Amino acid sequence: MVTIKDVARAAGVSVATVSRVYNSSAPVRQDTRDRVRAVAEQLGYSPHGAARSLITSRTHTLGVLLPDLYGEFFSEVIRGVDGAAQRAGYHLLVSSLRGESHGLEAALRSMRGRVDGLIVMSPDLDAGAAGRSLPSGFPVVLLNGPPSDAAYASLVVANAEGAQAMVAHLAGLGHRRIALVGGAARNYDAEERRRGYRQGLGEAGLPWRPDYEVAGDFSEESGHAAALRLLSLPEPPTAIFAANDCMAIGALSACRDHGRKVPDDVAVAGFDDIPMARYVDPPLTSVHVDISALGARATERLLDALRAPANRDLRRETLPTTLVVRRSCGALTPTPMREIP
Amino acid sequence: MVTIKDVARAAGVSVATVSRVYNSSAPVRQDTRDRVRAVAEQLGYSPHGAARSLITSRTHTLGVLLPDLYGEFFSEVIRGVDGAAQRAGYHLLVSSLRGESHGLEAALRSMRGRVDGLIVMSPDLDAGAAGRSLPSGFPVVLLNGPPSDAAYASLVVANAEGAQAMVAHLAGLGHRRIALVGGAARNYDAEERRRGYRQGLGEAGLPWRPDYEVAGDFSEESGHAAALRLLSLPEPPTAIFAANDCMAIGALSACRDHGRKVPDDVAVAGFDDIPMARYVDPPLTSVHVDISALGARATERLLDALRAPANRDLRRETLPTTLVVRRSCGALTPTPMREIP
DNA sequence: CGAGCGCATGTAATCGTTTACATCCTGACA
DNA sequence: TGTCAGGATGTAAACGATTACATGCGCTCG
Repeated sequence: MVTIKDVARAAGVSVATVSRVYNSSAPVRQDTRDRVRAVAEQLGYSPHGAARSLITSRTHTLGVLLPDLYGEFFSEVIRGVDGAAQRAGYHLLVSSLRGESHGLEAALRSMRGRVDGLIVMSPDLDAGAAGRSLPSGFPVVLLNGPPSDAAYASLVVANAEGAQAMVAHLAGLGHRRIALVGGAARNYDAEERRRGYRQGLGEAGLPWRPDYEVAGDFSEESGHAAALRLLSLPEPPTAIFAANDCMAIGALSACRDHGRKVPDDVAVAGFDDIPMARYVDPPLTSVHVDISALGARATERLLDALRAPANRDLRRETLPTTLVVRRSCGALTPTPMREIP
Repeated sequence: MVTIKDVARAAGVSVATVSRVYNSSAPVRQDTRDRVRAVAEQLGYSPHGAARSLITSRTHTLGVLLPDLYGEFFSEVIRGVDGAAQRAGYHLLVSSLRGESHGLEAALRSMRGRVDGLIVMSPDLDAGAAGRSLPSGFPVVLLNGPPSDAAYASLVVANAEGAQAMVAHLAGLGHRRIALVGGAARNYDAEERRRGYRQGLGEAGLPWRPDYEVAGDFSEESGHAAALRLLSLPEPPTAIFAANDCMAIGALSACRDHGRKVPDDVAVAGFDDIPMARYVDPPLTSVHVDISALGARATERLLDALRAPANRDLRRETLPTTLVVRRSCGALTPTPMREIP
């Protein structure tokens, strides 16, 4: 491996000069600069990241900790983060937790000295304790986490507001029996969406019924099963609102299996508006969340914190959601028109 | 930041002893070992990665270079890689190329000294030149790349064989007018799948027709547009085979828009078998590729190369694909409950 | 013409580890 | 009792960069 010394020797200068050429940290005469560059090029030199970060204590790397790497949601988050990081010349150290509870602490530890800051997505409600394993004052941005006492910058999507808007929309279409397929247990997003659902019912003057709130775990299978249970009730709902799109898609196939037409017999709606949502049949009404923007915004806040460690911005920022109405809720009917009052 | 020195001082030992406790590189008496561990724990010490890798010249990090981070395909690859890497105690430095052609070289350079090895996914046909920017003998595993003269370990999926099997299946169902929606231009996977398609036609004794081969770019939009074009032909195909699932899903919605029933009027099939494939309506017949296994296998080969740099295994390995028949091709008629998962 | 300034460059300390080598100590054995 | 083996520990030199400080040189200006 060719080092800065090799380049210095070959170019007939000192290592300091080579370093200065690469960092523009001090003026270097044009001709020496050219000579160094040429020699470096020819030798195939590029500075050694570890050595660099040892002395500068900057790694130019951001850590990204995700609960899992499954599905479009996470690939979108990473995409957003990667874009913003790349623009700023930062690398990404990605890791998933895969359910290990002590994993968060272990992962945080093993990243020490490897990253300048962290983006942590921990929707798990009791993950707050994890913060202790990183030095206080370490730049961190929390994604979709519960409001914690710990003083971290955090970013959440407007879960409750989105869910509430969806219920209002369904109620506005005349639905009076609106059911919820809930998200994973002990998941902050899931709880907030449920809260929004209940609040929406209240504002529409609809009663909350325990049998209309069934549990899911964000997977298609669970959405399928939950919808089947709802449709088999003595008084089945006329609208099914799933806490994410995967479950909504599961619900759609459950409706088919159960012989119910969507949206004629029953309306279905989801949450997240993943790219696939518009391609299922019927296209899925959902609450749009700009996931990659979420990742990008988190990255920007982290980079801000790195640039100006002094004035730390620890606010909790909420990303708005928007209602996307497609055919699955019956608001827009296909060519054979069928009005809903 | 607490360093090894602080721990050594607080525990009343030398830095060497602390280091030995952490690396088990030499025997340390049980009681000193315990004392060091306790002190370290209490001080919140964990070894500094950069310093460590500077002296050992091992980073315990793998670089993953992907053309883009969009869609389920890439999230699955990363998931597979992450799983295998985590099991071996390795970190992941992920980066996308986002289309910059010189990006590959730049990315490779900027990863020097930060990773022990690389997994590079470069389906671009003329990316072969990139190899020059990394020191020869550097451990690399190529994913889904064209067979290159460069001596790299590589991994591909059985694109041509899968496509051929799909065409054979469709022909076996009686289809004689089978069209292809091709993948992105200058993409190796796309070319191989096209080759398999043509070969399949030949073996089934069907003529190759230029108007039945329309270009796409792997996106839903392009699949939608391509299918519309096919359906508007004077003699439209009875089966549409898209070079990936996203385009197939686009084709499904195009068929709906065009008033053609799938699979009664036209059969549709895809490639990749992404998780969503079984949830669209009708469920999509596809060529199954175990994408996360692809990532995991690539990682294992890379780790092998790291463990035994001497006997380098530079073979080109092909991952088999399997045909997954669902309703969209008409092989399984209505009875909706009876799908192949 | 000499003082002094500032540009270009070199020298060497430093970052936090690992590890070869040196040292010390304890106990077994002749 | 002296020797020696070998386990436990310490000392200090790397690793490859950055950077404060020192140095040398050509100018300008009083």
